[in-house]
Amino acid sequence: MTSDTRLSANQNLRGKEAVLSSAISNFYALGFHGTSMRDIAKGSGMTVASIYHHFSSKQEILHEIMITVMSDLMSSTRSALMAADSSPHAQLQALVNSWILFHATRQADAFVASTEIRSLNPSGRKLVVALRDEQEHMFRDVIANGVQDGSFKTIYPTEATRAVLNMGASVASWYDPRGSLSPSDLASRYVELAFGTVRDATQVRKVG
Amino acid sequence: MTSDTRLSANQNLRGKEAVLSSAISNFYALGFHGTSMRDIAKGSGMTVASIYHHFSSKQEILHEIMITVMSDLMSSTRSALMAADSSPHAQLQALVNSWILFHATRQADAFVASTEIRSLNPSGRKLVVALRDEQEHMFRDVIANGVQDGSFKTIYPTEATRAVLNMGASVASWYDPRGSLSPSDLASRYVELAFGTVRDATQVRKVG
DNA sequence: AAAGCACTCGAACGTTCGGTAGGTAGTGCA
DNA sequence: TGCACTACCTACCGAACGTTCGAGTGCTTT
Repeated sequence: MTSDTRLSANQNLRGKEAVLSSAISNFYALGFHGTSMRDIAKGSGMTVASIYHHFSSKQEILHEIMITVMSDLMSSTRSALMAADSSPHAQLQALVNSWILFHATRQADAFVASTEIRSLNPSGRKLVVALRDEQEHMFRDVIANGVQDGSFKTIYPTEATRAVLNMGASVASWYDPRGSLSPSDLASRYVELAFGTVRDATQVRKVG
Repeated sequence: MTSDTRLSANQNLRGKEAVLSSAISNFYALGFHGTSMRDIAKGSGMTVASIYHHFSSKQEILHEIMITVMSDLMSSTRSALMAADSSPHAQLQALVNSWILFHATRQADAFVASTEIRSLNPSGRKLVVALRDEQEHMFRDVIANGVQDGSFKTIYPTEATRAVLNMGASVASWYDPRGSLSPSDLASRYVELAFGTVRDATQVRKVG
């Protein structure tokens, strides 16, 4: 531990990575507009002028963070999906599980990525929104398949998709890693909640 | 329509209400830190100095918005709950229905209230967080009652509560009132989704 | 040894920020 | 008529903002 423990940026990083790490911690706590270049500099152990050697603007820092995080999230969920067997049940389970793991273990990253889209300038926003839509499609397709083959009974697959995505995303804003629930425990609970929204009846024993 | 259609603040309001309306539109679009007093002034049809006749600081504007919106939300859900009959099923239905109606019809208000808690100073935040916790308790109690009397089957009532609250809150960020789904249609779909997360089995006909 | 490059810095730039001082116009009331 | 009060204004303040500049410093390549 260093003597000056400000925010939670990793003080041991150098150069670009130190800037990104500090920026994420600050954006997480104060938001993009609430964070100054001086804040980012302080957390990264360099001066403001030095940051401009690595990035051309504050916007570019945000842009790089957004693209990186959204891409990571996408490839996490995609590889979980490819590792799962082909039943809609197994696929939704894999998707939700990796979705929650990501949001519980990379809270700041995920929170910033979902919150600060509006702070991007139009061109950056277009790119990031496209990534987000692609991500949503991944979930929607699995749920649609499940409805088609009878695995899922929901008559509102669009809303169910959004509900699953959003309840999972919110994990990033309230999950406390010091609590008693590990990320993977939490993930398995959310898998059950997700099955509930698509009315997968696997665990329901009796009906009124 | 006025010639200068900037943002969506109601240009016909006067005084304090004009300020609040402009502030909400701006906070919704740009966030608290992304909005300047000059932005708020422009949308309210007065000068920056005049705003300070009604409010002592930018913080106070945010504070008043947060308290007002959270209180409205609380009293909406509370009166829906009191109008419902005493079964957990009917109570959860009433709660979720009013929750969604609020988030779909007062999107900017609800979005700002849920997003800008971190922009409040510590004393304001404490008050608002207390209101939010009280709101969460309302949902949690209904779900806990349902679990106890056997209406609901979930073994994760805490997570289910949070899921219901968060999936509903997210409505404020994506719902498009110009779309084909009316707020009350949307609300009834979310009622079904909510029952899914607590495993209320009313509509499930068959089990594997 | 020299040149090039990656990286960092202190000091400043012009602009915008939240907020203020002091004034004017209109209203209600003694 | 005169005073108090509300509502708003023009003009301005010091501080903080994102960004730039020119000058190092030290490692590689020639």
